[in-house]
Amino acid sequence: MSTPRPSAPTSVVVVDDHAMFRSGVRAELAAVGAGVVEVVAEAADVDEAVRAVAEHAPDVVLLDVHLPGGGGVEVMRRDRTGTTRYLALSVSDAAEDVIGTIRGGARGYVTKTITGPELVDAVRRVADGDAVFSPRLAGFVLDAFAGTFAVAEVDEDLDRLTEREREVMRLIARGYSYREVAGELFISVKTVETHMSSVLRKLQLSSRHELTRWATDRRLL
Amino acid sequence: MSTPRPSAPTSVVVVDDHAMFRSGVRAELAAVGAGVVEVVAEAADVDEAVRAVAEHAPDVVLLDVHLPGGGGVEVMRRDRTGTTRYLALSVSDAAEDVIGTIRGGARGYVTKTITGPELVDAVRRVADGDAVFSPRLAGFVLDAFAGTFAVAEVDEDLDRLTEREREVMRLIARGYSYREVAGELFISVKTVETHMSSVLRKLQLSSRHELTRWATDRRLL
DNA sequence: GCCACCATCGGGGAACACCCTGGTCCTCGC
DNA sequence: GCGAGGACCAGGGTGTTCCCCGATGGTGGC
Repeated sequence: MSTPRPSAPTSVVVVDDHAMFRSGVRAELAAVGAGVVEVVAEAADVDEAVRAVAEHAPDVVLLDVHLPGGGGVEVMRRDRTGTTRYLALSVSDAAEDVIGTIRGGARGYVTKTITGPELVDAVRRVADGDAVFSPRLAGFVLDAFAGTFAVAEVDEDLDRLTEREREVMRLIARGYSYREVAGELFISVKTVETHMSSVLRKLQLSSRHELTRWATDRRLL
Repeated sequence: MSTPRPSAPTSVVVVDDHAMFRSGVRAELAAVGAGVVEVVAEAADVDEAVRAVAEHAPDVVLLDVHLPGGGGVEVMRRDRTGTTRYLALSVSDAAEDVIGTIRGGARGYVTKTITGPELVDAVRRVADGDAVFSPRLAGFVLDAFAGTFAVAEVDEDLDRLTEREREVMRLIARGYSYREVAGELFISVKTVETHMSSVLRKLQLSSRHELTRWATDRRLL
């Protein structure tokens, strides 16, 4: 499943604002992951974390999501190593935390209910480039990625368009010219212009380019 | 890591257009996963698959990506069970296949180089709601989600643009008019036209609308 | 019957997008 | 030094976009 690493252990920086939790992680990784993972530094806030990452360029950072100084995302944003991988380690299983952290670049997200052996395994897998999630959280990420939601909130604006206006709007947003739309819908170019005029007015847009962006933002293509 | 399931085995539908491969999967799952996973049906194309899923409402569908009748994505699109989870099983490790399939709603994606025991484990984990990827593929999904990539593979086309052309291109793709680009870059509208002409020629596009789509496809915005 | 709304179509015009030709200035490599 | 190519600019042309004005016919409510 993953390549063995007999020689160099995986270097880890532990970032969390609770000292007690950091020692717990350190102790568990030492007990269970001896020779496999090695904690090279700890950090309690964003600035400390950024410095520690820059200094040690660790294989993996165990990153608390709710962190003083900007949150875990800020640490990833200021990472200039290009090689370090991030595994979020959080008490929160809220969808916005999970998704926000993944968007920020984390390669995995596990909750603090994780056991020592599982954590060692997760660190090793993240270091190998694998993605690791607590079972309950994987769904959030994939659902968000599949764009399964983000549908309900659109209709306030879109509702005000008539059927025909929506057809024209979709084609225009895809990059069709007025003439092409006219050919596609078997109507005259002038009619297309009229519909587009209504669409732009109703959506309070001023050009087809804005319409394109509006539509892509709403995943209507 | 995952909840034990002593009683009901995980029901599986195997979808692949190669009969030989289907029997291979069936044999492996029977040998290694006896009592844990159970193949309840097979299908060789999209229509068969949709019928099989509707009839058996399996826990997991092992889904070939390149499938006659619309591809694996089409099967998921026509799924009305709401409970079945999909694990893509493909020879392809191309980023567009992986990402397209995940966008379509699959909860995992493994290549056909997988071994029997690994497949049983993958099926079980997908049934538990976990996400399963071949190590090499996990990166694609997270990178795409984080918007980090679309850098490596683009350059064949993008490289041929000069620095200045790329600047102009980015602004145009965002919906700026020629005049606005000219103002932004402190050059004349005519120069913008010249650059855009080169951009469209080099990218083999014919209008700014196509350029917008080209750029959004590549996440250059 | 009338009014509101929709789909359809037209003329005309201002601004914009796109293409072509042709030009200057600069840098870089041979 | 000379050709190649990039950044810059211009004139002039064609088609597109977007707006203004107008019109007809259909549908549905009151």
